[in-house]
Formats: sequence, structure tokens, C-alpha cells
Amino acid sequence: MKPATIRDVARHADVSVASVSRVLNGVGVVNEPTRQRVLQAVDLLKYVPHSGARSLSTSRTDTVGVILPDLFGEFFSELIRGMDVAARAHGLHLIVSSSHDDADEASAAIRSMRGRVDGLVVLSPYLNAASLTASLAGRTPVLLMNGGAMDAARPSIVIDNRAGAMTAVEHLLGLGRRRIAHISGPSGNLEAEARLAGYAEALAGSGVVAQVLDGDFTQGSGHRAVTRMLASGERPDAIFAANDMMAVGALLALQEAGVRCPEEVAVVGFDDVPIAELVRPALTTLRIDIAGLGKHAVERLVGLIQAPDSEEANNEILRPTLVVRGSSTADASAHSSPAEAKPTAPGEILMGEIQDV
Amino acid sequence: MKPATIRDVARHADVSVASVSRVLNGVGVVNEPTRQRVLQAVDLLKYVPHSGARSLSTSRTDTVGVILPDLFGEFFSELIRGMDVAARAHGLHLIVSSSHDDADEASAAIRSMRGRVDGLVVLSPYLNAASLTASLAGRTPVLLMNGGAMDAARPSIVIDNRAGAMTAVEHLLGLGRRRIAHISGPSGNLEAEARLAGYAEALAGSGVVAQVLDGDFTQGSGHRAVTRMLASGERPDAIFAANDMMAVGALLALQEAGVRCPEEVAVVGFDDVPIAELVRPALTTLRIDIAGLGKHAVERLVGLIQAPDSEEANNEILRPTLVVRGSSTADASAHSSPAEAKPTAPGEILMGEIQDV
DNA sequence: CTGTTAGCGCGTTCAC
DNA sequence: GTGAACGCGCTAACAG
Repeated sequence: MKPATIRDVARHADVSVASVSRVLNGVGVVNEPTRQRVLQAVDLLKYVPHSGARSLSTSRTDTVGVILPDLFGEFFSELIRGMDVAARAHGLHLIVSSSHDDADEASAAIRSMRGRVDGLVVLSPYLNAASLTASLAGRTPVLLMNGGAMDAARPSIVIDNRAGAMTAVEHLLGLGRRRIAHISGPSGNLEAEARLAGYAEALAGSGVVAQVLDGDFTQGSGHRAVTRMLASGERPDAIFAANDMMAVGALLALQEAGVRCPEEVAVVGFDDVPIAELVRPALTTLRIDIAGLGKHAVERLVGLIQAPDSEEANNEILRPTLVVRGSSTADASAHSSPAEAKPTAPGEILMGEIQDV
Repeated sequence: MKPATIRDVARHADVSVASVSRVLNGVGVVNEPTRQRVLQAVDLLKYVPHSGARSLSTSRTDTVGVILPDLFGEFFSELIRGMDVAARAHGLHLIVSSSHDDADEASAAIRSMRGRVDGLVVLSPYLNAASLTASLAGRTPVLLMNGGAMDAARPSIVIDNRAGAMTAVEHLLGLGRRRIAHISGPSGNLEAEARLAGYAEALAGSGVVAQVLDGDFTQGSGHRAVTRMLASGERPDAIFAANDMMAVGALLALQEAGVRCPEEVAVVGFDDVPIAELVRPALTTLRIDIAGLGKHAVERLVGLIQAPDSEEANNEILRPTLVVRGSSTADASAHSSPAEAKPTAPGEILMGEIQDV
């Protein structure tokens, strides 16, 4: 009852394993009669090549891996979707490994990938480059996306979080808001820290005093942060959350407290996950084409796999784009009104660009 | 520059490969001195076991695969998240293979998994059991989740789509709605067809005439269906969409047209994806604990892997639960008001149960 | 306790 | 054109 192997097929077709291999891989030349006999045996025995064995012998797995901190929220699912698209387009399988909150776990995960994948996309916002490099012995091509302290010696893609955050704050300042609070991401997270830095920097020149509420990138933390702040009597006129999920939590907290958005408090998020334009008011945010990013990452990884040293140390920086929606418009009529419901508001303002370094 | 192999380590530590293997796998007994020499060599050479080779020899991959139709929307990402949780808990890797819209693609995908995984969770709502079984030669444990025509001879989990749909319609009828339209899922999709059947059946007894709008499970299709319907002059007083994404699309279309929900038109979805409770009005839907489902699926699969014939042909049926939110309450004050904004509305009504067959 | 060796399933030189 | 044999890297008997 065990699955047939290539030898079973060879025996059945009365040829050698070499011929079977040739037929199946379409390499070399085989006489038509032999070819037919092999094909016949293959489907009689329902033979399916054992990809593990094949990998061992070819040292190609036709699989790429992705190391992620976690799988919550829409950011990572969108990213995976994009990566999957690219992987499939190149005939590759995708193996995901998540929930690596610290450097050690991530390192272990990376190591456990040896012999399983041809290349890796690593998102580890908590990992510093040094610790990462240590894990990355071997010659496995790796594309880094650990926003922040990037290892200049390795191919990478980073999001310009600081610039994005500054854009967000400047947008709010431009709206005349003067009490701008920030809901931060988890401490130790490089992306979160860069966004916080951008917030602080943008504020620095304006005389507006910074007010930071602790968050951890989850919707619940955004909700709690705002609820607590309101309870303490604080009344900012704008909130910049370090990501969209927290911004959504903030939006809900405001609604529960009866505080109108954007009239009383404007809200800006970061990432532009799909729900950003579905909530009401729709969320102003810094757009990252997440799925596109995932796709692009895999494509670069494929390039690395095919030509390991071609684009070494190519560090790419993506600048997020400001998308203005109802949660931060001066126009009060935009708030929760049916007219504003269309998925793509006509008044969307886009800024920013993608630049290569 | 090539990665060190176990033989390099053995040579370096001046022992045999067997001893290295013993030390690394903690099996058998090894003298402390030898053990130390091995460990030393391992980290000098930065040796990492080649899991591919190990798999070939142990015939275990420590990986489970999941075959999906696509990766759009929140349903699949939630499912993957749940599966990942369970996989990690069991020390397994997860490999995803998506975008298999027809039986052939899915079959190919399943076959290509041989030698890569220890077991498979297959979601293929387009696949009939016969064609599936053909692909599933070998002894690879497979857990089916192709809602609908389940192969009674294989372990499976199905969602009681028909019952769920009936519950939805009955809920709307109970609200006094008499013109209930249905936005269907893609034709040929078993889940979609079962939901449509449930809709029709629930209506049959009530004298209400069925009205079906074509959809394909995407938000856009729900939006278009409703827009077109309104344009044609039709005015239902309720819409039951075959999934939440289409329901969200419907909600937006209604808003754009200035039709009030739930006052004029109530809307009910299916799945209870995370955004269901974030849109306004919050969406009444049939809850499936998606992440829990994914987790449970992997756990059953693990059981199958450990004892292949233990629970054979255990067919499980999950009954979705009605969750009433703002989009279908009689109470008009619930609509878009701040008071209704809290994530978990106090007035939530839950029905249904999970049953084992 | 440790070393030798035979596979795991397949691709791939080489001679024939 | 075709086949025999070796190697991929590792585990698991089996001897010693």
C-alpha cells in the first residue's frame, strides 16, 4: 500500500530508473515506445515523484519561506497574499513561520528552514542585524524586511516609517490641529519606534507638545489607550496611531465616548489595510501597498536565488503615501454620511513616492 | 563556503556521524566528553541539520499543508492564523497552497505535496469527492473541508451552510421582512450552493418569493449586485448575502444610494469575519469561529498523522451561530449611533450549536 | 558507549 | 538510446 517509487515504475515499465527520470523531467532523449511504457506505468501505479527526495538530489526545494512576528491583523494576511501570488507565478511553494517575538525564536525558525527552502523573506521587527546575521550562516538567500536597523550588507526592503509618520503629523498640523496625541506600537519594535521618532520630529518644529499613549499594534490596545486618555480628562484634537488597527480601536473608543471624529478629534492610521476604508468615518492613513510589497519581496528573492550575488546589498526604501479620508477632513459633512460611503472617495489626496537607494 | 554537513562535524570532532546524530537528537547515550567535542564542532562549523535530508530518512517532514481556493478576504487569513497556532503548538511547519479554482489545479497541488508534508487540510469547495479521492493516492492523511458533497469515507469537517442560511432567513422573516433578496456566491461553489438552497428552503414555507442576485464572494460583487438591483427599481426590505464580504459591499451600496439600513433594508452576512463588527451598522451574520476552525482542523490532522486509522471517516458538522447586530435590528436607534459602537453589543443574540455526527 | 553501513527516493554522470 | 552506479545528508540498525 505504500506509494510507488521511481524504481517501481522502472520495474513495471521494464526500463531503468534513469529512463523514467528522463521521461518525467523531459530531459534527454527517449524513444517513443519506451516513453509510452513509462507513462503507462506511471499512471497505473499512480506514481507521484517524491519532492523531498528530489530536493535532496537537486538541492532545490522550489519553496520559499517567510518568517513573521505574528499573523494578527490584516497587515500580514495581505502580505502573505501578495507573496503567494508571486510564489505561485514562479512555481514555488510558500512556507510560513510566525509568532517569533524575539530574536532567539526568529533565529531558531530561520535555522529550522535549512533544507526546506531555497530562500527566505524575513520580517523581524525586533531583531537587530547582528543577531540576525549570526543565524544566517549557510548560503541561503535572504531578503530582509526588518524595518529599521537594516544590515547594509544584505538585500532588503524597508518602509520609511519616519517619513511616513512625519507626513501624518504634518497633515494634521496643516488641518490646524494643535494637540496631537500618538498611540505607539510595542516598545522594542523597530517599525513602531521609527514611527514614534517621526511623530516627535515633526512635532519638534511646531511647538506642539508630544503626548504618547502606549499601544501594541492591536485594535484593543488602541481602544484602551483612547478610553483611558478620555477618562483622564485629556482632550486632544487629533490622534496619530502607529498602525491602522489601533486607529480603528481609537475610532471606536471615540464613538463610544460620544466624541465626534473628525470634528472634535481627527484620526490618522498607518498601513492602509483593507478595513481602513470600510470603517466610518473612513480612515486617513499612510498607504503601503501591502500585497504589492509581498509580491515584490518574493520577486526579489527569486532574483537572489537565481543569481545569488547579483543584487547583493541592494537596500530598497519604500515611502508610504498619505491617503486622506473622512477621519481627518476639515469638511464635517464627510462624517458618517451616506454620501461619503463610496469606497474610493473622490477627494483622496495622494502624496509620496517610491524611491530606490 | 558550502554549509557544513554532519560528516564535516564528525570529522572535526573526530567521532562518527552516528555519534553526532545521537548528540543532536538526544537519543541513545553518549559520553560527556564526546558530547562536548561534538557540540563544539557544531557551533564552530555553524552546523545546522538539513531537514530535507532528515525527512527523507525518517519519512517525517514535520510539516502540514493546506490547500485553499484563494487568499482573498478575511476568511482564509483567519483560517490560516488558526492553523498556524495549532501547527506551531505541535512543532509543525505550515505550507500553504492557494488559488486552486478547479478540481484539476487542486489535484495537481495535492500531488505536488508528496514528500513535503505529513498531512493535508484540503479546502476545495469546487471539488467533488470523486475527483479528489483520485488525487489522494498515497497514504497521506487528509482532512477534508470541502463544504458540501463530503466523502463519507474520509475524515472531514463541514459547515452546515444550509442550516445557517435558513437561520438567517428565518431571522429576517421574524423581523417582519417580506421581500428578502439573496446575493449568492459563485456558481459551482458547494458552500455557496448550500447557502442558496437554505435560503430557498426557508422561503418556501413562507410564501415569500425568492430573488437571487449573482455574486462571487467578493465585496465588489456584493456592491455591484445591490447597485444594479436598486437601479432596476427593485426595493427589497432585506438582503441575505452568502458571505460577509458581499454583505459589506451591499451595505456600502445601500449607503451610497441613500437607503437606510436596517430601517429600510436589513442585511445579513455569513462567516463573521473580523470586519463584520467594525462596519456601521455592524453586520448581523452567521458566526463561524474561523480561527478556531483552522486550529481544530490541524489538531484533528495531527491526530490522523499519529494514528492514521483511528478516527477514519469521522465527519464533523459545524452549525454556524446567528449573531444579531445593527444591520438587522428592529430598533432604529441602533443604527450608526455612538452608543452601538462597542465591539460587543450587549444585545447580541446567539443561536445554534456545534454538533458532532 | 561508539563506529560501520545500509537505505530513504531521486537525479545524474558515465560507460555500454 | 539506455542502464548501472554513485551521491545528496541524515537516521537507524547492527556490530564491535
